[in-house]
Amino acid sequence: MESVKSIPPSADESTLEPKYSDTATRILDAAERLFVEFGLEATSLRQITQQAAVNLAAVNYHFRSKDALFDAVFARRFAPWARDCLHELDALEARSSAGHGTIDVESVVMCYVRPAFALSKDPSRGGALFVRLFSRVLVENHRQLRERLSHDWGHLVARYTAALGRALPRLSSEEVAWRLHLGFSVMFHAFAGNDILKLFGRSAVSARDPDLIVKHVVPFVVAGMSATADGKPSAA
Amino acid sequence: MESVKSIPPSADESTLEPKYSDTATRILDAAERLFVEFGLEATSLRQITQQAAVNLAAVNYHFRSKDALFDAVFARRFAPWARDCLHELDALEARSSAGHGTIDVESVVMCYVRPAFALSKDPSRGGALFVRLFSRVLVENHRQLRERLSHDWGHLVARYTAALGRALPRLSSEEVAWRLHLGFSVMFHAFAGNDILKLFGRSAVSARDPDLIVKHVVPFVVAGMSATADGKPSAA
DNA sequence: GTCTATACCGTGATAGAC
DNA sequence: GTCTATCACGGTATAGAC
Repeated sequence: MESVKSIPPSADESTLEPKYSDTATRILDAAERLFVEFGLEATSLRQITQQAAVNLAAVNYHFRSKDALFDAVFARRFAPWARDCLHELDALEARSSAGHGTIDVESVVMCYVRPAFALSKDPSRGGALFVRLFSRVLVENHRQLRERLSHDWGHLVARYTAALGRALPRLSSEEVAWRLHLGFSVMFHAFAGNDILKLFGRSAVSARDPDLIVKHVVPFVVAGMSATADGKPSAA
Repeated sequence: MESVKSIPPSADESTLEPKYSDTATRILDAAERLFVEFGLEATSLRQITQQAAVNLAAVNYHFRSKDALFDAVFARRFAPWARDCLHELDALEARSSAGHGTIDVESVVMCYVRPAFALSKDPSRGGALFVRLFSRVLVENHRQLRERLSHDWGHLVARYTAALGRALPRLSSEEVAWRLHLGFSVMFHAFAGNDILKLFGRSAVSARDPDLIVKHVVPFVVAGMSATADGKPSAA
């Protein structure tokens, strides 16, 4: 099994991120803390501006609206993480070309798990709380953010699709798409700490521990993605 | 593979559900339609009471608050569905006792898939929209609803846990708990139509089609739950 | 018990002075 | 760029009619 500890360094962010004024940065920092703790609707602009020690109207000046502020908070954390995913895929394809040209399912899975694990462990980039914020975006259906992700990072999904397709050459492209859809669904919600069973007060897992998540989610997803169509797991 | 079409009839609801006055029922119906279409925060009580043709204050009289109204809307649809799940588990254990006393993983999975599939196909009980509403509850962490689910339906999770434990006798109880956690995560979000890849505009699956969901999610989850700890799928 | 009218305070947004 | 004042709308509480 591949190690989870080899994390490629992320690109230098200072040269790529948009520059914010001091007040805008203070707003972003305060908003991130509060959004992550209380959620989008539950945090008011008055709370944010008070914590940031700026005027209420400054939010609507620097960002256009509360929704746009949320998008800015999100994009600031998402971009460097997505670049980590791209680097993983680059490295995987480089290894594949240098070797026999083959890709196995677990390697593709690790191209997502490694950056997600690293992010969960790094509070300076939002940590696990950012992943939870991400999952809120998924079920609420943020129009602006959807367009941004689609425009800026749509090719990232295409890269994962291509890699998984090479790892599962016997499956049709529709089946590969479903495996990717289902696999990412588990991994994403696992790292987000979304625990349905806990809603019933009966969860027996530590769903927020990144090490345990990796330990259990990787074999589950690899087996699920590698399954044959009749429901029986394929031979290794 | 088991058929998805054999759906046991649900219990007679009229004798078990709490009785609402006419105005309360009208509020519930209008609230359900609007919550499902626009979400919880985006629908105002003034919208609801206008559609229901009742006074604004009637909401606070019959239900205590907007949140409590949401809980009532939710509980009305959830209870009959959860009973279907219980009937599935009862039938599974009856079959097991009549046979060799063994349970296979797919049978446990189908005890969730069949009711979820039936619900997705039945608009009169909320349909797929209710499942999406359920997924909102998961990430938003509704306190009241959490307590209700824990109190009223905690034993349902215990039943699934016991069944899966019998299907996977070689795994530790911690491993069984993780398999259940991850498996339910995929199934739940699959039926809820939550599609992360679609956020990036690159989803190649029809994530809202119940027939396709069943077709692809069952082999995936069965293989994932049956995986060995080292990531290789086990032989059938 | 059931329903209604109305007032209260906090919210996001905006116009215009500085 | 920044701030004050103001707006319409949100959920909620209550007094009182029937």
